[in-house]
Amino acid sequence: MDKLLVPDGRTLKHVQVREYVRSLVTGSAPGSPAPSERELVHQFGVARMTVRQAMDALVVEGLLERIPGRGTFVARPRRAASRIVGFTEEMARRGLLAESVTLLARREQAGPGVARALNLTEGDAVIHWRRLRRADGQPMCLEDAYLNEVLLPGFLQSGMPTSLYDAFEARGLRPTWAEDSISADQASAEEAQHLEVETGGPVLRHSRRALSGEKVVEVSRSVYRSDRFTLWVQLGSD
Amino acid sequence: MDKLLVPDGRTLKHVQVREYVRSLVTGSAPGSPAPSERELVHQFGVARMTVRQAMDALVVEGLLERIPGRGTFVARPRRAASRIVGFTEEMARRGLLAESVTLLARREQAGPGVARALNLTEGDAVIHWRRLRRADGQPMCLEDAYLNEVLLPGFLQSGMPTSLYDAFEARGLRPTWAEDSISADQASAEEAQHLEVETGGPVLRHSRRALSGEKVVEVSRSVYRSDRFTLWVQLGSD
DNA sequence: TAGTGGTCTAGACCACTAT
DNA sequence: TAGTGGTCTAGACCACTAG
Repeated sequence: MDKLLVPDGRTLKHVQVREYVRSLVTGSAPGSPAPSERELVHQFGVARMTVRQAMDALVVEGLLERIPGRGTFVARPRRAASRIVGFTEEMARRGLLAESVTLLARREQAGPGVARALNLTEGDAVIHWRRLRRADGQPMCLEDAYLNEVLLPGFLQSGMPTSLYDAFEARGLRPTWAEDSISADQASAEEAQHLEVETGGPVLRHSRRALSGEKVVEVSRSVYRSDRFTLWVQLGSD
Repeated sequence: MDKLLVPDGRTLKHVQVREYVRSLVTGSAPGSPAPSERELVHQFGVARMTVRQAMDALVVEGLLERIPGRGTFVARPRRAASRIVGFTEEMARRGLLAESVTLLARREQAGPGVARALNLTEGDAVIHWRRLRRADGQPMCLEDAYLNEVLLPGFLQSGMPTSLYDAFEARGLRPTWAEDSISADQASAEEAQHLEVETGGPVLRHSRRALSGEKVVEVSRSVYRSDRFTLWVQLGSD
């Protein structure tokens, strides 16, 4: 819709009107009136259908709400399901500082499970990244991430970022879809050592397959200390 | 948009066109062409803007996709985040039969926590329903649900349903929004007895606050056997 | 009664795609 | 070159809301 079909300097009229109205109403309280359609027709000297096209977009976006016979008003913001975030942002939400210690970061050949999950062929190159993740200095989680090397060229060489999700963002690969599985279990001896808990103590296992559009960008398995971590999920939308 | 502003027998033209096109393309493979706009203009004898209004609705819905210069095509179905379902449907997804034994079902006065979660005042009447939930005959989960009695008049008297979510559905209270928290823990002695596991064994705790529009319809705490249950969540949308 | 959004017309020109 | 969707015009009548 927003693609430039008119590559000259001029801005589409319905876009002008749309952005003008958006600037007027952003920050306004829900229920505040937006300009009427005929008012905008006079202000911009355009046809009413053009104004309606502009307003339609804002209504679909959930910014405005039309009430026949009354007018157009700022809508109550829609609730939206949980955004897909990584450990760093998840901790930041809790007011905690995320830190990581890389335990392993190397190129591997994809095994059958990882290959299927990443939509690759067995033996293809994948990045395996294992980290102990801390929150405010305390061990929180042990994470094994498998990444498609083709999507992250030079990733291992260019120095690892703190936040994998920031790296996705920088490459235009922000996850838009995630399939998570969550279960309770007992810590293995190795997990217990890293997490500084008793072997056999309760842990939360969290697996994720994250996609950006059609591309699988992350397959990971994480194990969290159950005494420090509760997962929050919001589902649905208005 | 679909409200009847024309209460006489006639159907809005853009609705006629929209439903005609919908009937044509439902079942078609993604990428199949839809009729062109000018073709529909001739078929229905309407203005092009009317056809565009019809098609716009289907595009917003995600059923169609426009490609400038080429035409309008059936879109790849959008992925949608997890629907909000209860235990019965959650088990059905796994091919398991859900059964329940009611351990407690009574009217109570809301304590401070439940009152806040249900958007009520402390002391208001709530329904407290505790069930042992089985899947294919095996203990799976122990659930405490708190419900707003005002939204479910006669619920306790009229015989309890198998599925709470079916009861919501029947009253037009299908949950559209859920706030879940998930954690790992160890079974208490009482929980262990009901679930037939060792005291201190690993369990998954799942709390939910479910809303239908603005109304809080359910507040619940469930504890699952970790050896039989893994939670699946899909997040995001195309 | 005046104003609002909802529907609808009968055209027009544009940029883009495919042949 | 023919066809497609994208933009835009300058009106019209309708049902509904509010003063």
